[in-house]
Amino acid sequence: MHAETSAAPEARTAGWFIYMLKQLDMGLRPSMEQSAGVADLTAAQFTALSVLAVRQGLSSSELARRSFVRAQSMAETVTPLIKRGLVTRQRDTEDRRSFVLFITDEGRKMLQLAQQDVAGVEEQLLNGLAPGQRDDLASLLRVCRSNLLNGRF
Amino acid sequence: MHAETSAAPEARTAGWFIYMLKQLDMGLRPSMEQSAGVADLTAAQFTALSVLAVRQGLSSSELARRSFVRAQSMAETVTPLIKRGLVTRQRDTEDRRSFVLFITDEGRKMLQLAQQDVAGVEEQLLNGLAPGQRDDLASLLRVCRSNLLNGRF
DNA sequence: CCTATGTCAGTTAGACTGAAATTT
DNA sequence: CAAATTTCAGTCAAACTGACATAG
Repeated sequence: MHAETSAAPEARTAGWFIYMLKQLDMGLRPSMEQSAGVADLTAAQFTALSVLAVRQGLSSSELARRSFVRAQSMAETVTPLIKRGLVTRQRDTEDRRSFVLFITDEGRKMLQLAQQDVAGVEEQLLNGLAPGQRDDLASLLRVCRSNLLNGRF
Repeated sequence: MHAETSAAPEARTAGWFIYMLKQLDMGLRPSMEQSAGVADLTAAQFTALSVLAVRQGLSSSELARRSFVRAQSMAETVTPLIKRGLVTRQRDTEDRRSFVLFITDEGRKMLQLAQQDVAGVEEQLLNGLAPGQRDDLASLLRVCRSNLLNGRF
């Protein structure tokens, strides 16, 4: 790996990686909005629901921190999910300031609906990458995320 | 490379990569806004200026396509740059519908100011990654971008 | 005639800050 | 009393759609 690609595809100026990450995010946005829309979700709602499906019993504030947004922004995202019955909340028994969030069966159904659509988008994104390369990309991205988390929280 | 990481750090559900890219972009946003602000630029303006520094003589529409946004959105980003004299425009001699854009000396000065700041942010993002790993990440991200471009334009 | 560029106008999702009440 | 969670209210950057004139 990392052999000198003789084509010298593009100079990497200061901020190249950040620029590339933004560009990929922008390029994926329309597809993501459409996929989320299949379950009548916004992109942000879909993301929040995805996290709650894996990490049960988070508070809205914790969810916000993991998503790099303020607590107020996450509340705005989660509230419609609660009203639609896709997420329920219960007072935290140990810290009565906060509510813990759980995805409901209906929430899982809607999530699965959107995820089926997203799977195709992601496959297109990763087209041409072998399983090992996808693992590499995953671990590299994990390092980056970890670096950001360390800096901030 | 891509050895089985025995820790099994996190399951990769459908949409994992997309989710990760969004998360990184969100985590970088505050730093980017601050860095761009050093030169009194918005994040979007900084990005547009960065592209124009490398790819001279693009039209606003071309710039929009490369950035995965609509022409109207890019116009909104570029107009303040023209008014501030960081970018100039000339009628395209071959296609008199469009204007070609050029970064000015003042534009380069402002860009460099912001880029110095961004360099530190990117270094933090890539902290712990060896040069070869950065090259790997770069080429993997390039494949992803290429996949998105093929699908759309 | 159909398409592309640029411009004006209005809209939207999704962040943000600020302030207040409650609990730790 | 200082810090964290939630909620209400307002703001903002930055995307979007629609409509139009003009040029290819």
